[in-house]
Amino acid sequence: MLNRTAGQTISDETRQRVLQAVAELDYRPNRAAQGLRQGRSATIGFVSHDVDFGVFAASAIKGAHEVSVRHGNLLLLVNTGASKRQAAQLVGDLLDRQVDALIFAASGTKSVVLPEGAGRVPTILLNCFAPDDSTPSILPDEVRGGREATQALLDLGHRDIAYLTGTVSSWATKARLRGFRQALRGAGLDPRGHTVLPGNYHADSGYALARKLLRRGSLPTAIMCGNDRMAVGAILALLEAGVRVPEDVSVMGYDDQFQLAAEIHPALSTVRLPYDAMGRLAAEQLAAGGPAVQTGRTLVHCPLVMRDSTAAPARSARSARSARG
Amino acid sequence: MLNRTAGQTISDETRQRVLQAVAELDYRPNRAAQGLRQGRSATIGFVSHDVDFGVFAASAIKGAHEVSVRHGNLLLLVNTGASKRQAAQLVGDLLDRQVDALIFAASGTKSVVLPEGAGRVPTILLNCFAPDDSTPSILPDEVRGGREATQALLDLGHRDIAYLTGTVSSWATKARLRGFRQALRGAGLDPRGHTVLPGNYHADSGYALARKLLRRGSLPTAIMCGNDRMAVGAILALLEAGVRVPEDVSVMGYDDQFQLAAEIHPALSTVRLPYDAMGRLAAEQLAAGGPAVQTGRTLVHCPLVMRDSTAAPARSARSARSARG
DNA sequence: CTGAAAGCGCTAACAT
DNA sequence: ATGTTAGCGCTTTCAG
Repeated sequence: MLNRTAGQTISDETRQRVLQAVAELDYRPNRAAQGLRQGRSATIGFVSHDVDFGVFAASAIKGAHEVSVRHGNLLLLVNTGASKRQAAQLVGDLLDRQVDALIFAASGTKSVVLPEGAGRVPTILLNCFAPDDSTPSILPDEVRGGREATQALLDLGHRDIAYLTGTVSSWATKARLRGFRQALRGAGLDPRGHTVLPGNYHADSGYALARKLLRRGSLPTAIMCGNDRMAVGAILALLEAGVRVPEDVSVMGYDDQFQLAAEIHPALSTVRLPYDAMGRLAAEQLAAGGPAVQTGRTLVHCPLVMRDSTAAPARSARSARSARG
Repeated sequence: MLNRTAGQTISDETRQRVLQAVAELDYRPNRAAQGLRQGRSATIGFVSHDVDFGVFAASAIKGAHEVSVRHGNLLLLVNTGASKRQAAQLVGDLLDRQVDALIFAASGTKSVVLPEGAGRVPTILLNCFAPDDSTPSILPDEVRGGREATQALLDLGHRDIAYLTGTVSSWATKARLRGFRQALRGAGLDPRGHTVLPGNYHADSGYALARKLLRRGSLPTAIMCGNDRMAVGAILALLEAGVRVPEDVSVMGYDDQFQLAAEIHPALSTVRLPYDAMGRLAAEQLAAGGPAVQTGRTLVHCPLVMRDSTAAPARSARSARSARG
């Protein structure tokens, strides 16, 4: 009666009596028992497959949590420390606790093989994908992100853009770099004429790479960075050398990192990695009864966020002209 | 038998048969049913009482998760968005799911009143405390942290130290400031002679405050910041003005923020906010059967981490002398 | 030492 | 319209 089964009737009087008793005893149904009976726990397993969950796992969790709660589900959280063995173990623990579904998230987009048994409940991969795409996955559209960031710089009038990349072996780096080259080519420029320096996503690699650029004598008018942390590192190096951002050179980040990109001076122009939206999407599909139709990869747009670290190039007469025109 | 009840005996032959069946059917006990029967779910509720969980909640969760798993428990995670109503609701949801214990965590140390019902299971407050200290809580020792950071600067030879604070109304800010003044007084200095500028923990407030310092004409030899983000903001302002860190002025952060403090250039000297250790401690106490003996507040040490953003002051003859002596 | 049975708290199906 | 019952998967107790 408390669950209002359809097609059931009950007299008003009885209902009142029950409701009053509920209030008086302050009765709360035992959801474990309920779950046992109904075969669903109203609980979703969230696996963070990473050494430690950083800012990104946190946003994804927040997004997933938000919509899960709205659907009456709670998140059973687990962190694998990026270990395959731990992943298998913990997914088992989750399954034993009868989770209704699984979100398997990695930070640092990559290919993962799901621990066996995971297939026994609806599963969605977040920021990672199965080698054969047999499990539906949600991924950021990094190629487009890289392209649009580059395009924004191009539109500002920049023609000489350097790219300080993140870890080159990573999926995200490759994708963003591809977008970079696409945009360049689209503007009739030869990507090979543009400096690409390999970094590793850490702030200090942005610093080191920017110094390398500085040492060469001639700076590009704009610098794309593997992520916001590298952008901060690069800005530090630039400032230290007396180079102004964005007056002398524009800097573009990536991630729109929480409590960093918007707060730094100058506020970073960047591309937003929509982990919260991705988490929300995953939880939504799961709440709608599993990733029914969903197969393969779902690409989520990474919106460009223009702030103060980018501007039209000032030095080159040519770009200044085209910026004005 | 699978649980090896003490005082039970079983024949070797039967044991083998059972074990084999388990292996063949790849049987996994249903922990929901187990929990129903035994009255414990092997699940701990983790409440993040904050708008969104940032880096700190993440470390606390990681720490708590780590030791929980070691004890066979999993974390049921919930985020209240800092809303009292949501907190009450979600704690209810957690309790309905029969969590064995509760960790109630806030980022931004503050006083909280626990939603009623929370008292029905062992509960520990993380980074927050009850107004009357009726619930045991785990807090960072901010006074000591502020004091030791200041002392480190003093030991380096600094005598003119400015403090760019975090949000002044916050518990942490007040505590760190108290430590700052204690250290100053301990060195025979008058705190009133030292500049204290109120900020808000955001990177841009560090930037703005440092500029204010710059505009005054005479810089202190060292700057303490409310946190690492403010320190980064301050460094940005300093560099922009041609002031070198740490050659011209030392900068001290607070938090030892993941992927920031150690990676920035210069690497930040700071005080580590041990959220992971605090999470571990909470989970440990809970696993040991509730915060039995534990009452009132447990203060966790915030270790000083000296890196490259601090050095002996160079300009003042007096401080240079005492540094050498 | 092994097997059977009761019951954790709940809900769905069925009698009344 | 209300009351009763069986059983979700497990553990504990009690007979055999």
